[in-house]
Amino acid sequence: MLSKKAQYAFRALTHLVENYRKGPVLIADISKKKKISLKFLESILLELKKNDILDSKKGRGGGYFLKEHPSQTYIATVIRIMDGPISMLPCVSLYFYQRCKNCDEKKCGLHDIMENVRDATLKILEHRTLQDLVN
Amino acid sequence: MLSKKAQYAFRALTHLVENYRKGPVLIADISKKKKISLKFLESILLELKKNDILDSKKGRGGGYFLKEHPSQTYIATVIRIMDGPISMLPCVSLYFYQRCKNCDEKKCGLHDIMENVRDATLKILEHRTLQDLVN
DNA sequence: TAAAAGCCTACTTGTTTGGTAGGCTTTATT
DNA sequence: AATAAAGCCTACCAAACAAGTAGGCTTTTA
Repeated sequence: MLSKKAQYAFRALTHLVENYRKGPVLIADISKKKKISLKFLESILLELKKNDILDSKKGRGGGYFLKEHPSQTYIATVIRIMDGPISMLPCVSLYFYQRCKNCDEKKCGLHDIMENVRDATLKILEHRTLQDLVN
Repeated sequence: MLSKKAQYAFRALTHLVENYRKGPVLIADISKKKKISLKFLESILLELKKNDILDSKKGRGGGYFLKEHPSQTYIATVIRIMDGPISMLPCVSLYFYQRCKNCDEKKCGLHDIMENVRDATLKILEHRTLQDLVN
C-alpha cells in the first residue's frame, strides 16, 4: 500500500496540475483545499522539490509550482521518491535492487513471478503521468 | 514490498511443495534448511494453518504439510494472509476495501490508475500457485 | 524594514516488524 | 502408564517507521 505521505503527495500534485501556470501556490492553500496537515505537507513538498518534481519561490508572492509540464512527470517517479521500491521483492527491483540471501535467483520461482508483477506494474506506472491525475 | 514474514512463508511453502506427500515435515527441519528463525517460523506456519493453507499433526512423527495440492493454493491468497492488501490504495482493494476520505472515486485520476495496476497484478498473482514456486 | 513565505532541525507518539522466552497440550512409542 | 517428541499458546521486547508537531531561521518582495 502507498503510505499516507505518498497519497498526500498525489493529492497535492493534483492541485498543482489543476493550477498549472497560474503562478506559485501557497502550501497553506493546498493544505486547506486538500485537507492535509500543514506541517506534514510542508515536508512532503520540500522532498518533492529536492527531487526535481517541484520548484518554489520564497517570500511574499511565493509558493510551490511544478518544475515541468504535468505530462513529463511519471507516477512511478513520485512513488519511488515518497515510498521507495515499487517491486514486491528487493531482488527484482530496478532502482533499489538487493540480492536475496539464501536464495538463488536463477531457480527461485517466486523471483520469476515477482518479475512478472513488476513488469506489469511498471508498464502502467511508468507511462501514466501527473496529467492523468486530472483526466 | 513483501514483509520478511511473507518472504519466509514462501520459502517454507516452497520446501513443503518439494516434500509434498512425503509425510509431515518438522518446523525445525524447515527452519534449518531455509535458515529461518525457528520461533518466528513457528508463528508463520501456525497462521498459515489457521487460514487453511497448511495442516499439521502433533506429537512424535508430527509436523506440517500442505492442506491441498500445490496447484490449488494461489500466491495472492498467501500474500493476503501474511501482509494484507495487495492493492496500492485502500479504495481499490477487493478484499480490504476502504473508502478514501476527501476524494471522490468517480473523478479521482489516481483511483483509476491504481485500479489498472491492481488488475494487472492480480491477473498474475491469482493465477500462479504454489506449484509455480518450484517450476 | 517588516511581513510573507518557504527552509531546517528536532522532537513526539503510536504502530508495525521481526524476533525471543517459556511453558502447555497432544500424541506415538516403549 | 510413562516419557519424549512435537506443535500450540501467551507474553514480552527492541528497533524501526509512520505520521505528525513545534518552533525558530532565512530569503524575498512590497
